[in-house]
Amino acid sequence: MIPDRSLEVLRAIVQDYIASKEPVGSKSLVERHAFGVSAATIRNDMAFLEEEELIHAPHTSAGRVPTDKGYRLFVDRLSEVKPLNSAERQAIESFMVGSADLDETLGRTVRLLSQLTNQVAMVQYPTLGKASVRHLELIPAADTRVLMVLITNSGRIQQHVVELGVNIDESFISDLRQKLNSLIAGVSLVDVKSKVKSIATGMTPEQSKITHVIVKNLLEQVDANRQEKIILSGTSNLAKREEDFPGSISPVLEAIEEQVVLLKLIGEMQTEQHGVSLRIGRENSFEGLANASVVVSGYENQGSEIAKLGVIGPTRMDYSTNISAVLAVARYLTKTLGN
Amino acid sequence: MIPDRSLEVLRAIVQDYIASKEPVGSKSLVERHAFGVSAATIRNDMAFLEEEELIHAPHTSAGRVPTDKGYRLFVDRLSEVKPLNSAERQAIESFMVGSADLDETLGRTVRLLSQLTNQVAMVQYPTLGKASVRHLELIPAADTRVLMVLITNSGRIQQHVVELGVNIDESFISDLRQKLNSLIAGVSLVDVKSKVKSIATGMTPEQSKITHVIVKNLLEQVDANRQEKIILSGTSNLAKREEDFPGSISPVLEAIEEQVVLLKLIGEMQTEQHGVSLRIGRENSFEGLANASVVVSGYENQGSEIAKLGVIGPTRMDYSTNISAVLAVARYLTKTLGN
DNA sequence: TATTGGCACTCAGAGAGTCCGAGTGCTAAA
DNA sequence: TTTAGCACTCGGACTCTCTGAGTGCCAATA
Repeated sequence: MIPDRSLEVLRAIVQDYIASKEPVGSKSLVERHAFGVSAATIRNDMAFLEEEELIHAPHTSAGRVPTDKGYRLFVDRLSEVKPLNSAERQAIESFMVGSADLDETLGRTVRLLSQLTNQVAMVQYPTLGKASVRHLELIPAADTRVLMVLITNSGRIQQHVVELGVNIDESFISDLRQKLNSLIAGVSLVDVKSKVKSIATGMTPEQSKITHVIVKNLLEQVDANRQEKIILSGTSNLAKREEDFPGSISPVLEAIEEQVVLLKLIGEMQTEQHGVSLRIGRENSFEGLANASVVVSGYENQGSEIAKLGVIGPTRMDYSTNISAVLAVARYLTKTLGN
Repeated sequence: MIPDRSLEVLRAIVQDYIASKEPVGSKSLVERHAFGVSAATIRNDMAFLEEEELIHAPHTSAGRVPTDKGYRLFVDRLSEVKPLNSAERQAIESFMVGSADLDETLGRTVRLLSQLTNQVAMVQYPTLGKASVRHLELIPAADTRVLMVLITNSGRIQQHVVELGVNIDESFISDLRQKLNSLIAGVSLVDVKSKVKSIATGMTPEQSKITHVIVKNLLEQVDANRQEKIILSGTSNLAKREEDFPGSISPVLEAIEEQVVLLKLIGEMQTEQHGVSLRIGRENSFEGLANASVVVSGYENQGSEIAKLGVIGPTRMDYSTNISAVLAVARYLTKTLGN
């Protein structure tokens, strides 16, 4: 267990470091915070925190800097979400009024978020990734063809003619239809692939071949649903904080330039406490983001989360402010979409 | 008039500087190029070039660096367009095969261009300005609705359901379709509005009302075409060339992040010689691009330019290579769109 | 007249040396 | 457990020097 005062010291270190961008030492710490104890005592606490790998000294005679783990502890247990000030609230309000279509709304949102946080902001377009299969229909259409109709719970209907190459055995198609439906009805589109994986076991080679053709087409239909997309704003904020990225900002730019990377990143992040999801430094699975933190929250329509938005910045960011900004913007977007 | 040898010296300076990123001095110049004269003579020439503000010495005892004006003279009179090597040609070919729709094609194009040049690449979406109407279709869809399909010569297809509010008179719709087509087929989108202005003259009030609804929707569709848009790729290449931007890359990032800025920039650039348009350093009207150069070329469909593409990089870029890459990609894109 | 070798001069940048002070860990006393 | 005291460390700032690439100018040369 970590003693209370040590936690306070950690909090103070994180706060001072974020504010000053300088490693913070025991002396300046007692000067700026009323701990009621001497610098030597703080030093003991700091030694302890260092042992716990919550802080780290860049070199022997320097102050301390929080580690990723230290930041993590800080956001999880030490920081309260800072409510937005009135200027910020007003900025949000005035930004969002009069948005017409989805494109425009999301475009405004992402700009708003980047201006509010001075970080790189991202907004994911609502996707069908969250949609699930309502029904799959297979209708024999000609001698060797079936019409496949895929209905999702978002109401989208896709149809596609599948060429089987062999004459249709109607009863088998009917069986297959039932089998497929029992497997994937209600299943999220993303999970369809894994569900139908071993459907062909126990079939004759002939049947197995037909099944594979149909499944292949089904997966193509599902994938067509997955046109995910993320828009960005405030990339130049990265360059302004260049000193916060040891080495270069180039890897970060590379990472965020790749939609695939961002989508994977966002996809991995599930909402945790406070309604946001947070990845700090090396918690990100991408090497290029080793010095970056990502704050993400979901936004909703009709009561269920349809996509996410968030910011990317240096690990040394003001987590309280950014978290509350992301939350607030997500809420406002939800509200706007409701109208 | 500038003597021939001085021009040769300028060319050598530009080439060496691009290659080495170091200010180039008289001695290294005579070593690397066979001028047949001594360093002292070259120094005289350099003094002359400096007087003409074509080169510039960062400080007293340093070599020389080309000025914007120097680069300009270089590209206008001294550089020949370097043909692509076979690897590059092949990259283009393999990149472009199998593009399906416009989005995908342009997306691939912009990536290709950034990879080819190692610069930031941009591709402008075909805009209304240059596009014209190829065909307009009106299809009765339900009792009171028609489906409107607008096809432009840039290959873009838009469809939209129009609610008429009254039951459809199919023969009237058919007449209207013909009338509209004869009015606007081949007409530039910008001119559509004026063309259809008085279409309703001589109609019954009922017909006139329907016509107005349809025309209103048509104009909306036309306007939707006007969403000028530019896509970017390779932003991280900027960070890799950071040392080429005195100060910070931040202003450049800011500039290219703004669609408005880019659109204005591209709009100002009219194709000059070699089929490309070039802005070097402060020739750009945006302060943030003072250390950047822009290479732009138009691409065509049906024989007329429909939009532009290009790259942005440091003024110290390899102009020959970039110009030829931009030209080649523009040509390939034109070709691809032709199919 | 254009070119050249010679020469004195300049100056940014690299390297070496010094110093300072913020910060540390340890110890012994309170 | 806390504190004062103390010796120690070492990055960064600062100064100084040196080097060499590069310059401009001039007088001699082709």
